[in-house]
Amino acid sequence: MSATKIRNMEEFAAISGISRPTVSKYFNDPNSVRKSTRERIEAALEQHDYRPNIYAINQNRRLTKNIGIVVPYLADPFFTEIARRIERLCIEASFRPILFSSHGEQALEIENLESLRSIKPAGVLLAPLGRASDRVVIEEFCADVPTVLFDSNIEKVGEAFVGSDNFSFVSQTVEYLTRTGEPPSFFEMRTPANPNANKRRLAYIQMMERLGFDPNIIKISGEGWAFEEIGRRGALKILEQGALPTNAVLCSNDRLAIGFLAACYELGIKVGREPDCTLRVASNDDHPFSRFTCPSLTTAAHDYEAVSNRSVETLLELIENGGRFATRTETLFPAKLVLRASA
Amino acid sequence: MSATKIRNMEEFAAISGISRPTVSKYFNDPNSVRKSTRERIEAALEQHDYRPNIYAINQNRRLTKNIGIVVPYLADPFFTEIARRIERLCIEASFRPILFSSHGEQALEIENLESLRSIKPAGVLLAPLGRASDRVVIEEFCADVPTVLFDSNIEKVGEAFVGSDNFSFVSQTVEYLTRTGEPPSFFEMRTPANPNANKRRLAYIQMMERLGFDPNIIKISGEGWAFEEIGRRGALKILEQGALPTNAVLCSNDRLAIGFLAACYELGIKVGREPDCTLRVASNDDHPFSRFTCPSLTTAAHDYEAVSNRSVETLLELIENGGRFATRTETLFPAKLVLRASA
DNA sequence: AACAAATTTTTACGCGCGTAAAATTTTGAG
DNA sequence: CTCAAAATTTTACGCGCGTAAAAATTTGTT
Repeated sequence: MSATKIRNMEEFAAISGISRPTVSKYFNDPNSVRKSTRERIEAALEQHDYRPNIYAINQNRRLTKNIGIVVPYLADPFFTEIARRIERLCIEASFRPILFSSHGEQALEIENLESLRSIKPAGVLLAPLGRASDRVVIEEFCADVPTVLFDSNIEKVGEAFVGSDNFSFVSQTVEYLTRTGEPPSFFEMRTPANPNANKRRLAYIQMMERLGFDPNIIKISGEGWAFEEIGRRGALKILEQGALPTNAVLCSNDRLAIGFLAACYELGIKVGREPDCTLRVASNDDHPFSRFTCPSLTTAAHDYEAVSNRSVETLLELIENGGRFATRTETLFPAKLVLRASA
Repeated sequence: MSATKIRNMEEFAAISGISRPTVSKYFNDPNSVRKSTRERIEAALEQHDYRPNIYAINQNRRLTKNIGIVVPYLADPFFTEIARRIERLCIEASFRPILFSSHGEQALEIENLESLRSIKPAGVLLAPLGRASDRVVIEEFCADVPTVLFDSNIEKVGEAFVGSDNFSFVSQTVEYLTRTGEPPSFFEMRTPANPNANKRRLAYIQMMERLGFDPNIIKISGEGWAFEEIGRRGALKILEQGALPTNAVLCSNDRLAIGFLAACYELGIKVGREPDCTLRVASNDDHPFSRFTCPSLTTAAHDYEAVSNRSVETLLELIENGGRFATRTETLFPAKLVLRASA
């Protein structure tokens, strides 16, 4: 590329020998101009690498090419992984993804939505905080901005929801534990941050009853998003007072399970399916780190690919469709059981 | 707030009874207008909640209020943690942070820098990929955009660097291991992604020689950013063939150590300082998860707060200073040794 | 009360591009 | 070569706000 620096589209149009409106048309859709014109523009582009001013572009457009992505807690590698996939898919669809994390705080979630409003995005993929969310704020946001919820549902809010089927998670882990040993207790936070936790508890109860066992739920205390530490402390307490009524435990999610396993290790309790083990621990999510726990964690895996693909597909469809769907759809993907050493 | 929707600053100015240029001045700096005027504007603001169009604002401004944050790999909770802190500090300084992850790929790092260019940020905090970075591209970027490097240094690039003092990390872990037992081997990737790894190796060699021991470096193969899996496979290989020459191991970073500990567990090797343990493992970083490994990981901790604070401080100073410093400074913060169960 | 300083208002222009409408050129079919 | 269709160019205006300069007003001081 040459050293000549182009200030605006006017100059670039002059250099490439094409009128500015046609150049403008090219940048909005290269296929909307004649092939010979396109080639001339692209030749000039290689010489001078000009890019239209993004602020000027968006000022006069109803909908920008921005897609907002909001996750509740980016320090959770589950969300990092989903966000990574979603970002890539947006870029491939020639949109500009912008990532926000609410860091577990209601105030930040609200702030993120306000920031998004001012960016005038074509659409938003929102994984809400859950219990900590301000429902009214989110409703108002969704009324103004085409939004697809993912991971964590809020009933009737947003144009669609894409997530995982919690019943599929729990039914598989409960069934597996029961079939290969004894029925598990269910280990969870007393006041879960996320609605998925509630669905998992209900699924556990339903599965246990279906199999003819009494449900046994262990609720531990703790607030916030430091699930590992909450799980560890909760497990230490339960295990130290010998309050565990079963020899198998199903944790509501992998991050709690990571803490649970740490507690077992500290107390010298051997976890796994080997003969010398006294406890089996399974969980749900297939968190990126669950491969490296000690022992490695048996868990029901999210279909990361399906969830992220469908989320983006749905949003693009929504954008195509002018921002509204006739009916709100909820898409749930089943889990895949991943057998490792812990159960 | 009332239902009347304001389209632009003109309308809002009319409603609040103030001229548009004065309103504009208010939004750029509320303290630049008379108190009575400020109060009238803020009263109107509560009634009608108007926000200036962000694209129109930035079109005519030399420097926007945007701050770009680029990290090499957001799935690494170390970077998530740093990013979270930096974001917060930027918001407190009334800037708009925008987070990008290069996901370990050179192409994405370049793309991120291009995106940042088009956003015309006031400044950028960049943690480069390291070995995988295109030095020329980053140099050119830094020449155009006021940039502070953090975490991973590139010599002479950017207006300043803020990071951790690798020698401080390794000297403390080596000294501790040696003092309380035997000198460690050093466990690292053959071709590390990050220049910090090289500094840590050199520090290890230097410390060992200073203490009068022969350095012993174990280099394992593997590419990419899946450090845990690379560490696990490497450790399995070494341990299975009994090629470990010492009873203490210092891992270059915590993510490798997480894999190393997983391998030890799989092989039934007891790690720690208890009498029945045959191996001690320490590491560097204090990764957010190193608290939950089995056994919990003894490690040299980054001063997360100091690094993020100083990074933002330095960038704000740079912005104040018009985007250039007379001399390029490099600030390194020492590590704090965190003793846990693994060594 | 008078006056200089500080602040606000008025007026006016420009940023870089989207986009509509009319005029012109190019393309492709016959 | 002719002509209609398609694509492009010309022309012109607007988006929402920053900002400069000059005029008018308010403020604080003596």
